[in-house]
Amino acid sequence: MTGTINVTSQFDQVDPKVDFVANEEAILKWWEENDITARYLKLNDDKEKKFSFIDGPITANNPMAVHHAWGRTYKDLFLRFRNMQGYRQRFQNGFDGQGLWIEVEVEKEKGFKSKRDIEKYGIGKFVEDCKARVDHFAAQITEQSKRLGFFMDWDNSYHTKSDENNYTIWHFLKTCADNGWIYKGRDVMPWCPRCGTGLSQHEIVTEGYRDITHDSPFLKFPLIDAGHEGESLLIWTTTPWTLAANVAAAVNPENDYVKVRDEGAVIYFSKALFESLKRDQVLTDEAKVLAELKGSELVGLRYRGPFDELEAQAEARLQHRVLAWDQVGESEGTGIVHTAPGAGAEDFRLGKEHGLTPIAPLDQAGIYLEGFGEFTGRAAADVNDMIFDSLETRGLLVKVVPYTHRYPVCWRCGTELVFRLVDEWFISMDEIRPKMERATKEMQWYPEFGKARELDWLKNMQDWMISKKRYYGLALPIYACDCGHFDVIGSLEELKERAVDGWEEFEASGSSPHRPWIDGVKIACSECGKTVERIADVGNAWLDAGIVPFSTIKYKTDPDYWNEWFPADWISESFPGQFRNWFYSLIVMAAVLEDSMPAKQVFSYATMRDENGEEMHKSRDNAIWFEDAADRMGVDVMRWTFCRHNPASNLNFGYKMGDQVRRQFLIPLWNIYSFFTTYANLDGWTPEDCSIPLSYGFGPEGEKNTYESWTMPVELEGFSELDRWILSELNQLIGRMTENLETWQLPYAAGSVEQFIEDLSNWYVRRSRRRFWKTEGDKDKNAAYSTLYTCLTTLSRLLAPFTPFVADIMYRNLVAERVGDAPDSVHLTSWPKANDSLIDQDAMDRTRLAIRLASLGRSARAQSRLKVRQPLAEFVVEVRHDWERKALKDIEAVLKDELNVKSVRDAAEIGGLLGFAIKPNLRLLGPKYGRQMGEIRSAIAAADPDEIARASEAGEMISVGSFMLEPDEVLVERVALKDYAVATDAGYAGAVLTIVSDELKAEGMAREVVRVIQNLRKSSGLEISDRINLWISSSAEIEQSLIVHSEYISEETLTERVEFGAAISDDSLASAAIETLDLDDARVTIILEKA
RNA sequence: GGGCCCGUAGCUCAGUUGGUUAGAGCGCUACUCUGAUAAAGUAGAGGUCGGAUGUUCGAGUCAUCCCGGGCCCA
Repeated sequence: MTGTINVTSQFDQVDPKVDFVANEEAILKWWEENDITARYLKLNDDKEKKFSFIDGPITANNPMAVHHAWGRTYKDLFLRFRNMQGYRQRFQNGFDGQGLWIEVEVEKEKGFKSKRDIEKYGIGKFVEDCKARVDHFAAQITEQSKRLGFFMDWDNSYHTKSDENNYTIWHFLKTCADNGWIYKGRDVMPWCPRCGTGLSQHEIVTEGYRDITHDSPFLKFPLIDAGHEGESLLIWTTTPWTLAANVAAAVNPENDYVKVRDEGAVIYFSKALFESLKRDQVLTDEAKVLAELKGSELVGLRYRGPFDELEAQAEARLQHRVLAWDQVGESEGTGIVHTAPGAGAEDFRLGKEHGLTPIAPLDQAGIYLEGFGEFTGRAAADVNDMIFDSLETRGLLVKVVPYTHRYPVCWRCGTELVFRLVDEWFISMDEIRPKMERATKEMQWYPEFGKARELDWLKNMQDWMISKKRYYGLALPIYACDCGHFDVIGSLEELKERAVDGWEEFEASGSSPHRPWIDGVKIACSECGKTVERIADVGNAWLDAGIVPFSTIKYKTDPDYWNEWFPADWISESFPGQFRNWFYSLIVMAAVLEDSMPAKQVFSYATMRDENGEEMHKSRDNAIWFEDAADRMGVDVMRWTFCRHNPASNLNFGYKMGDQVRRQFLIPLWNIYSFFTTYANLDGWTPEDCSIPLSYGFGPEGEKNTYESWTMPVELEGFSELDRWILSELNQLIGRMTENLETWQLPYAAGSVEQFIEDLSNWYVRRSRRRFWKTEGDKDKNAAYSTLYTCLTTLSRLLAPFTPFVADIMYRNLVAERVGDAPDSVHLTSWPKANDSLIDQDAMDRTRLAIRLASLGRSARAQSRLKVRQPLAEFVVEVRHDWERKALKDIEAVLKDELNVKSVRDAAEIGGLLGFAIKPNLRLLGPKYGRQMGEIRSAIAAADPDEIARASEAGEMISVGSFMLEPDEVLVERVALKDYAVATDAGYAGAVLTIVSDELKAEGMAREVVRVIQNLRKSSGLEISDRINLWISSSAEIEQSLIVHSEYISEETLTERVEFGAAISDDSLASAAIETLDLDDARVTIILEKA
């Protein structure tokens, strides 16, 4: 505590016209000056219980956008809540800053086009630039996070690019290697020719596809077996560049195929596709089926490939034949699949089964290698026309059709991927998978379906490709020797021990495990002793993020500390993507290193869209930068918008929504606060006068504080039904919020505050206003102040985790600067605990009923067109339960006042509010009875409507006069009783008697006059406490009515002297305000002056 | 083809072990109230709770199937 708390008796005046953004900036500055964040972080250092949160690192590659603010609001909110509950925490933020996404941005900055540009520039300089970019944006995100009100240990953020993080991954990889789970795989992988690297399954499954139209040729593979001269297979492909690597063709042996003659050629293809090929004009209308056959009959036939003359085809051209493959479909193409085992993933697998030679046509930049004739040296993406021409010349091309399909692209740079046969490093998942499944089941997921999703992904995942042929990232500690053996190094120390060359240079460079410095260190192969270099690859970026539950909490250096904080109690990230990324890598690493779950509870949330439900994209210009939103809508508004939303569904976010939240939540809250301070200051009321003992700090665990153990005085000491009601609601709210936050049910927590503020504003304050206005300072008034003060100060604490700015502004004015021993900031207070003795279910039920009936009463009045100012004789209500009938007595006074009626009656006393009106159904009765209709009409009018209604509804014949009518020959309507205006809702009804007596009318007139005078006072700029004199001039009749109520008028308007009908001097007129009021046909003139 | 989620007012969505006659906000119009009012209140409508069958005294809620949309994966 600072010890310089400025305790003054008056609250600061609260301007009802508030600039929330300016307030936020001011309080940020105050937090800074008073070290509030640091004091908040240390708040529970002395406490036993702890809450372990491990931050999923934010990518430090760009400034924050509003969707980052969404996720960070959740983190801040729940950490604040736990802090207020007295849990010790670490508050460590994390930055993700290694990998291809950083490289791509730096390449863009520098204008690089390919890997060659990077190597020319220098890998060392390039990597330094990448690191610098990360540091730059980490600093910017830190500042922006502070603006969001995110209280973290900002000087202690971790970086995935740190040595600690990278070396801990080494340890993980070494552990995998010790278990025999690391292997080098040769496979056809999706490959980005621009980035020059392969992509893992994780990177490609969703974001990695785009609808693209390709020129797709239909062509012929001529058969060469005896008896098939002049016949061909009809082939279709969407990737023409792979034709040069063709080795085989595949058919489904189970499917039906046809042999067709078309324009002299004889071709084979799938029977099911005959019509669609005609439609696409691949076949002419002349095409004629010669024979039908099973796919199995084609298997084994040999053919001549389209580019057999190429050198690269030397081995393969002898292998060209038709294979059986059950994956071949018959919904598109020709039902015969071109197979290039060196240029397609499935092709590779099929080729392997059949012992085919894979032909790998492309280098790492997507350029044809030697041996491909005229294609050599050209990019795969550029050879289509050459291929089509070549096929055409040789009479093999049938038709080229544009074809649109989902085609994989590089998720970072958008380049169309190719498939390359490459060597990559993998972690074999088979033995890890069961551990991961066990951990996933043990973890608690919010929303719950997260668990099923993660398990689904685990079931389908393949081995994890961890290598990347790039520059800036984890240096994979794999040393592969020509002898076939490879060593994996598990730590810096081990590397030093094993190094046979280059260690000194590496150490001198700072021993950062990054390229190019690490590349100079060589070791001796543990198998053959030969000197071995590190493989050139860097690691997959999700290794970097997945290791943080180990690297950030001293796994290798302080096991006790690590044990204390692992596994995390809670982690939180958005779910699109993270099931196969961060959550996945966390689970892998915890499973491998400790056979444990990484975190006990996983909280996740959906995707942010723009206000129209469109995905946010920088390119589409509908993304919102965080700073713009903070300046324009304010952070509290933004945070409340996030908090009230159901995290499991997508959030359509924008400024309109912000305006709505401000109007419906923040301004009403501010208005209550402003109301309170205004009147408390007028009355000189201070927290010392508060008769409810409040407690803000942390007491001993398990002991009740003064507030919790307070009981409502038996003599009530001025506490009214309203006070007891709102205090009951308040304490119920505390309990609900605590429970909902502990179970991550944010929308319920936020929704219950909104309901409370609505109740407080539109019922408690509205109903209590007169208690604050009156001049005498009695127990009733003090109870009202004490109650409202308790509500506001408690609200400020309940809202502190949600809207930290406005909460602290309220708290500081109401508490910190007025109460000697209270914490300086709401963020240093404890989470409120409920006083259960104040929860009074009956009072809440009664008030709910009063609110509902008052609403019905206003509705009824609206229908009657009688203003609330006009007193009415009675309000009649129909309720549904016995207890409600009994409760009417208790809420009678409230309803009388609220609705301005003289009495409240139970509808049972007058036999119900609604009667039946019976009308003849003319459409049916007319034709049937003709001229007897007149008689029927009068018979119906004379009959008992209730009885007819009952009979009609029961489907019985209805007897009226001498007629027997069918049940549907009458129309039954429900109507209000005569002289009542009725409103109904959910089985409740309320009605006002619309007969206005002369006395009531006179009273209404008096109130009308009071209203005009009040408006006049306000528009004349009078203070609330100024006294006035009045002249009222009107017809004699109205004057008589008003004179009866002159005392009431004077009291309400602080009038010292009132004169009726007096002539008014010009002198008076000059200093007075004047207003006329039209009542019915008469006119009233009112003149006012300050007394 | 499999897994998961969703389908409630024109739009966005609540509806927390099945329980009266299903709600809110936005938008439109009108009215009311106002010495906290950049407010608030009331009304007007507007719904086959995607459809069908079943379980049950009772289904928006549970089960099964179907239709439509989304996500994830083959």
